[in-house]
Amino acid sequence: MEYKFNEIEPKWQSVWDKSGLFRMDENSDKEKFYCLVMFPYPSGTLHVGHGRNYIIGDVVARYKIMKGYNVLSPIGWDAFGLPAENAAIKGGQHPSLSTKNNIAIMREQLNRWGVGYDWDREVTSCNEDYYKWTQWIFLQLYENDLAYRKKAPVNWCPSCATVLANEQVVDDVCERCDTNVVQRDLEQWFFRISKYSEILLDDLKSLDEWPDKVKTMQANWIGRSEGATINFTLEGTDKIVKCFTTRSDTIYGVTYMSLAPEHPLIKELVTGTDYETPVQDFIDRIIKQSRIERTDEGTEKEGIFTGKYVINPVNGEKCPLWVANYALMEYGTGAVMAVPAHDQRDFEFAKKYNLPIKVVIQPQDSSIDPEVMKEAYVDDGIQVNSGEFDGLNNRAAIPKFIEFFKEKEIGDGSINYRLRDWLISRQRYWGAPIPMVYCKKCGIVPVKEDSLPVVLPEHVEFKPRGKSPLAEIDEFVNTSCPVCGDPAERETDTMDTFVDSSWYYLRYLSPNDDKSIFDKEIVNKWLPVDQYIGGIEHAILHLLYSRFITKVFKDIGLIEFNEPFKNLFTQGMIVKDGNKMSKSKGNVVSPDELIEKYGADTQRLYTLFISPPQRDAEWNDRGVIGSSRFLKRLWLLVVSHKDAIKSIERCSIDLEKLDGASKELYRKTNVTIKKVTEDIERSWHFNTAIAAIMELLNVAESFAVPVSSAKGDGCEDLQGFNVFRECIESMIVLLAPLVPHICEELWEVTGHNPTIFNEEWPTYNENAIEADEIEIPIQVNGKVRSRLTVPADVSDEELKSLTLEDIKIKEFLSGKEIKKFIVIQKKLVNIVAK
RNA sequence: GGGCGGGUGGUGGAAUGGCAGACACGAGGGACUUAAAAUCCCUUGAGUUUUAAAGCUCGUGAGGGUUCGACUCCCUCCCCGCCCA
Repeated sequence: MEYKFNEIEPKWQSVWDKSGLFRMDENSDKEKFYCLVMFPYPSGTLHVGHGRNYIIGDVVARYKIMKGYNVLSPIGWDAFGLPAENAAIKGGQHPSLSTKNNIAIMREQLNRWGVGYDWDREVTSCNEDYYKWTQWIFLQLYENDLAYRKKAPVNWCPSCATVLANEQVVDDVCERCDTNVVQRDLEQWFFRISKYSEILLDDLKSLDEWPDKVKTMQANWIGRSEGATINFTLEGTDKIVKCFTTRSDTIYGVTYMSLAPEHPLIKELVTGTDYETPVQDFIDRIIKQSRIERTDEGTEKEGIFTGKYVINPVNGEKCPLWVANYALMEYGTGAVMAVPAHDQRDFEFAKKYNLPIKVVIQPQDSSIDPEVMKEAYVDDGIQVNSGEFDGLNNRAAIPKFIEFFKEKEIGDGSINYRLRDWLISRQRYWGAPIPMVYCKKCGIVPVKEDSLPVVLPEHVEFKPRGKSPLAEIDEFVNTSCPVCGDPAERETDTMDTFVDSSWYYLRYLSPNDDKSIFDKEIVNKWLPVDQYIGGIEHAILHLLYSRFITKVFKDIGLIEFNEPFKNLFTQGMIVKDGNKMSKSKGNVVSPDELIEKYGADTQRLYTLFISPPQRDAEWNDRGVIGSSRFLKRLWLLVVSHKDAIKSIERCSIDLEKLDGASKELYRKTNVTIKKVTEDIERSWHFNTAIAAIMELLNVAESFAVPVSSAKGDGCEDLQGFNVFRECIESMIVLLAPLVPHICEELWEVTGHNPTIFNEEWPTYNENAIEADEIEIPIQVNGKVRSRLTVPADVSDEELKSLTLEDIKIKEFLSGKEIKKFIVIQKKLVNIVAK
């Protein structure tokens, strides 16, 4: 009987499909387990690198099914997005058509991998019945003052005449035409995620099963900093310039102030003065530079004087007001109190423009002099030139300064977040239209809930003209005002696809509900997701946006939980020749040929064996051979004993009656069950679990199976055969989540009823795990000099005397004095001698 | 520049204070075969002593430290990757 994977695999795929193995049972009283993989963008064909995500997800789902859980493992498509639209612009198919085709291809690929899902719950974000609810979410946010419109700079490609998303801008140039991207101001829609900064940060603490790395990345992205907002008065006026600082302790060291070039105050200050033209020229030039260029430490600090001064509120000193390239509007208030003595960027700036440097913090055991300083002193020290604060440690002084600002009413403690509001407008076609209407009489008006969805029109001109393609379609744009009924115009921007993906995991619970976004009761029962699996590239945006939407839903009473994903697993990338697999690099490995040549199970096994799944790993085509050989050997061993396995009488195994080889096989079987279970539970270490099963197969193959005599009444042989059978059965069951097709087939071939996924996960016999005799390495001064084979339960004293009797050890110890005798139970002996 | 990973044979990796290199790939040798493929068996970190059996020395990016004992813990430094600036 040959291992015909190309017959076995489709057979079982169809069995699972028909029997509904992955169909979640809403009425089951088993404990629930929600296993979720990040839904894919339907880009066309999947390569083996993508496979890792789905294979891991499938193994987790199958393992949990065997562990007795009621498992939900759904799939869907993040189907709106730029690549499909870009393809259409180049003259390809309409996005809806190419997306549909790609989904069909990918669905088939997932199937061929043997990856199982509850397909009845499939969601597709570009379908009307899905984006209707994406639009509904927009309306909820709008009603709760969490969606608003304002002018904001966007990336603009002058050559393509279009707006680009950040991810389309690579190193400041357009990824399509390599033209330098510029910033343009447009009216845009935002979600007020900044309102949730604090809770998004705080609740990270509750996510103990998330990788620390991801939590750190999110915390850095939110970027909380504690400090103070201080009011500087514009000289000769009562106008106040607020500035945020984390270094209140340096307030006496301020020698100038710099404003971000975008700061709204500047125009007012310079208009009509001699400074107007040069300042405007400077701003025009700087604004063209990218963020990276402006803030890189290597970049030359540049600025220009505005001709105005501000008054330092603590000492009344007059400080010149500058515009500087390194001041950013997004940070704090866009105004920076500059302390050249204690901030490196301010220091460089002051040196360049000959601005004064004033030291207000001195190191403990030395002294710094502004005349000879080569760089800013940024470390801690003792306050000097700081009025009543002199002599204090600067760290200790910070809260005292803030107290002082409050008393004098010149400032207050404040917290600044780096997290900006979420810009969700896209001047693009292939996304969910923003459901808003502009009425001359009523202003900006939301579309009524019962008239959702605002349908994305089918026929458009894709060529970009600087506006959303929707703006060109009169039938779309022209509508009537939902309030007064007068003619009005629709919003023509569509939503960022991160909005689509921020809630899909909720829709899986009631994908066909046309009355509400989801069934509250079921969602509250099934969420949070027990295991979320995906790439580290989504560590910040997708996960943060999903957390935000979850918190909004909680606040508006839609759901009862705080966080969407209880446990997160981020798998590493599979690379080829040191690079990420991509069509442009030409290093893509297709699963199709591999499946044809070796079968899906071989590819699954290799993908899981290649490295611990959270780590990046190098794909090696030759390496697949090893997995293929293993499965063939397993097949051969099982099939060649199938009749005996089916027919020979079963008896319970009595540890006492086992002889050397069968006892060892029994021990190894139990050790393997323990090891595999622990490795899987230990954040999915499939690679070592597989290695353990390979070891077991090696032992099982060399076990002389007592088949013939077992048929008789020789009790010991019967025991031996039962040990062998238990070993085989355990291997098949342990491997089932990893390589499901071959295991189902072998399970059936050996006389069991399908499906193997009805079997319980094996348990091990604790008594069988320990060997009778163990080998103990004996070290002298940390070097192994001999080995002793001793009973496992040997006492320290016995071991000590056995060691001292050992000939080799005696030799090494001759003429030396034993200083110390260390016995580590069941592990090793070390003698320290001189 | 900051944060987080990581650095172990020819390769992927194993070992989280106790025999470094499990398991697998590759390579070399052998068996089977007219031959090839497939399969099976043996060898495989480097150096070195010995006719051999069997040993010895070195070895986990570099250097230092803690410890009876360090891939593992601590300090300093170098290199690679990712994210942020």
